[in-house]
Parts: sequence; C-alpha cells; structure tokens
Amino acid sequence: MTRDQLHPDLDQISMAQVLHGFADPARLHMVKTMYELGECQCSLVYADLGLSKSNASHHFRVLRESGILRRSQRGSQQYAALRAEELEQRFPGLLASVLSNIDVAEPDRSAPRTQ
Amino acid sequence: MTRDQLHPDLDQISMAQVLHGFADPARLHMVKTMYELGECQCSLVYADLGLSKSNASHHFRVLRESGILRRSQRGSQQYAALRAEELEQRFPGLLASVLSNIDVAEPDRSAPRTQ
DNA sequence: CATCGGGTTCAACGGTCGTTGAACCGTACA
DNA sequence: TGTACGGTTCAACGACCGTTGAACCCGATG
Repeated sequence: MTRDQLHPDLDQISMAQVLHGFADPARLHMVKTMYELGECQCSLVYADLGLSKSNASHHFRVLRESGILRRSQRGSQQYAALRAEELEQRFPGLLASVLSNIDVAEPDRSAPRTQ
Repeated sequence: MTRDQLHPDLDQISMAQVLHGFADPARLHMVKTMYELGECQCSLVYADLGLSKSNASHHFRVLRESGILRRSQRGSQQYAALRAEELEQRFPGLLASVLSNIDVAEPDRSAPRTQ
C-alpha cells in the first residue's frame, strides 16, 4: 500500500513558491528525470547529479514542499513522482513550459558577468 | 534617444536564473503591471506595492539581471519594459504561462504550514 | 543659485539557501 | 545477530536574499 508523507495542498501554494521550487539547476534536472521516468525510486532521480545523500534529501524536501512532487513508500523503497495533473490544474501550462525549456542550452559561463 | 543600461544577453541566462527572477511576489506583481502597461515609467511599476525606493530599485535590478525586463532612459525619465519577444525566443511559452498564472488566487495564509 | 523628483548606491540586519559530514532510522538480508 | 542499503535529520558553514534608511546623483524647475 501507498503511505504518503507530508504534502501541501496545491491550493496552499503560491505562484512565487512553486517558481522558487523550480529555480535551481539541480532541482530542474530532478524534475526532468522524474518526467522522463514517471514514478520512480528516489535514488534514480539524482543518480547522475553528484549530489550527496543529504543534499538530495534537501532538494526532495524543497520540491515536495513546493507542491512539485509527491513521495510515497511502498515496501522498503521510497518513490517520487511529479504532481503533474495537480500542477496543471492549479497553474495551467506552467509545468509544461518549464519541462520544455529545461534542455535549453546552458549559457557560456566563461563569459564575463554583467555588472 | 534611448540610452540602455547593463542588460545581459538572454543566451547567457539559464532557466534557473530566469525562474529565480520570477520567484518573488513583488516581482511577479511588477511583471504583471509591465505586461498591462507596456513600456512605462518605473514608478508606475511599483506604485501600488508599498515598496521603498531602494527596495524597488533592488527588484528592478534582479529583474534586469535575470533578463526579464529592459530599462531605458529617455530625457530625464527611466522606463521599464518586459523583454517579451526575447524571452519567448529563449524560453518559449514560459513568460506566457507565468503571466497567465499570476492572478491565480493566493493561498489562504491562515492555514497551518506543512511540517 | 537652491531645491525637488525619480533612482541608485551603500552598509547593515535578520532570514533563508545550498552544501557538507556525521549521526541516526528502518527495512532487508546474511 | 550483524551489517548493509536507502533516506532522514542535525549542526554548521559561507553565501545570498529581501528589506530598511541614509546618503548620493542628476536633470528639471523655481
């Protein structure tokens, strides 16, 4: 059976909050992975990111508290999945546009910063 | 004539950066105002937000450095405008979905926090 | 000249963020 | 029983964020 953790009602989440949840390169990568894999084991989500366990746990918490993903436990394993339908209902089109732009070419970091 | 300030090339802006630029209630409000008014005087953008001058200037800087708006000076007045077309080209659909969700009902802050 | 208006800059503050490492927890398996 | 695995929690750290108030800048206007 699925035993849920603490997840906010999406009606309690503001636009600024969910945008903050997305606004990190590691978390964007995790979102992309979950989109591609569907519900999957947590360790798969950050496998190729080089995050420490505690750091990954932190980002999972931010994503969960932003309403972006749902975690559940089945047997001895934890799973994670995007709350895609709920997000679509609360913020129509937002997840889709974030997903479709995650792979946009990263800027050239060797160039000098502005200002 | 239009004299520009320091604005990053949008190719230098990452998805995470622009999302961070949007991820603040005051800045979302400013974005909405600029969308409704088009290019307009800066003071109009934060008129009904209760921001101090220096705080507004700070948020203008964040929005500018995130590539979200362009500032210009004509005569003695400063103007601000969304970089809508450039954003659309770099992150297709993103600005539109943010704009269309800014007015989503704010969550009920009287409810207890999760965790 | 002075002064006003619209913005910027600066230092300072309290709070939060991302990251780390170590300790811990629960389940599974030897 | 022990021990390994997958995660969480905690304290700590340096960095950054949002906000404030005061000082400053500069073009326009008296």
